Amino acid sequence: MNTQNIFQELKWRQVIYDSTPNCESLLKLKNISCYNGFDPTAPSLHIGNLIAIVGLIRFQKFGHSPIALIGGTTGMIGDPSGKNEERNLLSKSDIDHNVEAIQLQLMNILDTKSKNNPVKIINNKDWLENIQLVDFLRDVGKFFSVNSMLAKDSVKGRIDRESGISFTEFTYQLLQAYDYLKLFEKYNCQLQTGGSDQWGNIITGINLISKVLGNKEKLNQPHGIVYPLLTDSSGEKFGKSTGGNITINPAETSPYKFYQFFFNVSDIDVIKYLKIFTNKNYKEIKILEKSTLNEPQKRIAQKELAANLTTLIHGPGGLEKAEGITRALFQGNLINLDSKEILDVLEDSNITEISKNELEGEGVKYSELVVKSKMAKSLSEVRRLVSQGGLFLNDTKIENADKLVTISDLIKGSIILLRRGKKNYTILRIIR
RNA sequence: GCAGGGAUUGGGGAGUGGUUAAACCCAGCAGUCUGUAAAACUGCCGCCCUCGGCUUCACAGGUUCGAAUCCUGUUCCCUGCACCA
Repeated sequence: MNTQNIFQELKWRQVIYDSTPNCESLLKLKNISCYNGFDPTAPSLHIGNLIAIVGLIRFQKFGHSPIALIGGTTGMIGDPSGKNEERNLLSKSDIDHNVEAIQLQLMNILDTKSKNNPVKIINNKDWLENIQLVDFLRDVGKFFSVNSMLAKDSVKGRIDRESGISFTEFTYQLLQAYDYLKLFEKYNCQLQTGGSDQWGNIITGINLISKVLGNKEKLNQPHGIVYPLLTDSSGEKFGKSTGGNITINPAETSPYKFYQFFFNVSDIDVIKYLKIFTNKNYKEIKILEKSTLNEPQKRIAQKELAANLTTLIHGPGGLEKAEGITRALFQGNLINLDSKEILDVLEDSNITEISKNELEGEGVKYSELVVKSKMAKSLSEVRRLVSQGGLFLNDTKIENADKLVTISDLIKGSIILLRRGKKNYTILRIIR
């Protein structure tokens, strides 16, 4: 399959949930500028944002000029889309902090240096921050009919509920529409992308542009494309993993964990994700599809997916680490490595430090070490796990939670390996 | 402001004086099977020194041999009505 234009490309990858009429003909005919917004509601982007990020990269690849818009100011208000409760406002300083962090992340992932069409990273604070209320109401508010604002799903759903919607959030759609207008004016931005919950906001923006600037000729009209909301085969929202969201911040979600998340994607989902997130072409994906069908236990498709995305987010170095840890944990005899190698390989996993004299003499109860390392919340939990055969010390199953751990249990004199279940490891490192 | 209803273990939601650490569902965790998959099945799912003990049912007091369950006060939430606009 040969994709001529970005629209075709997105289509066969099945990431177009909806798009405005004639969007394709526009994208076929010329290179445009397009944007996708990112909310600074958390200190890190997470893999729910991946589809949008990869989207920007694809547009760039096809010669378009993408803009990543950080909602520094809209984040102060809160988008009611997709929420059924009023949100708590984040403090200004939190938002500032988030904006900075997200900006940095985007800069690392996206190509902002390309000569022809670098990705621009912009903050809507630039035009929203100092806006005058009365001016805004006169210049922008006049174009909005409350009637149609009320009809928006995001608003209607909330009005029907008892909790209602605050004026603040109700106003949100004006701001996002205004963003599109500004970007349209400043950068001739003709396409907004987003999750499917953004459809209403995008259309509102398009309408505002046409009202403010009048009808332009076809080639200059604004458009929108929305991506599907991703769910896995069991209907769960994509990206929710046991133990919290998978973020792209290595301090929160280590490259190893990130890699493992994709490594563990089920056979049913993996091909879909490869299409959505990677650059693999039709042929390559066909091959992987066959492999998943015929020799699923090899997990070739999962490995490709994990490797691809880990590299995108954490770079080749991150991938190397992730693969190293994976090898050590799942194929190797970890305890045969020397402690230095183990630490090296497990650099990113959980490490708890304990002092050597705790182990001297009689030693410490295993159960206490487990709690200390946060592998279990309480001693009760440790006992429970032990009775179910789910806890290990240096890869040996523990039968008695109160077993004493002493210096003789140290691997090569310096570390202890704790394991819970099949996949969770923690290292205890001895400090003086 | 008036009247009524409600706050239970992560979420949902039983429970109206004792046999209730509290039904049931979801989520979660571990195990078996396997392929670090899916499904299925088993066990667990307040804390502890676990055939036992301790602390929990918004908060603070009280009644009682005994309370999540009854009374009083407080806080918060909801639903009507009114007031304001």
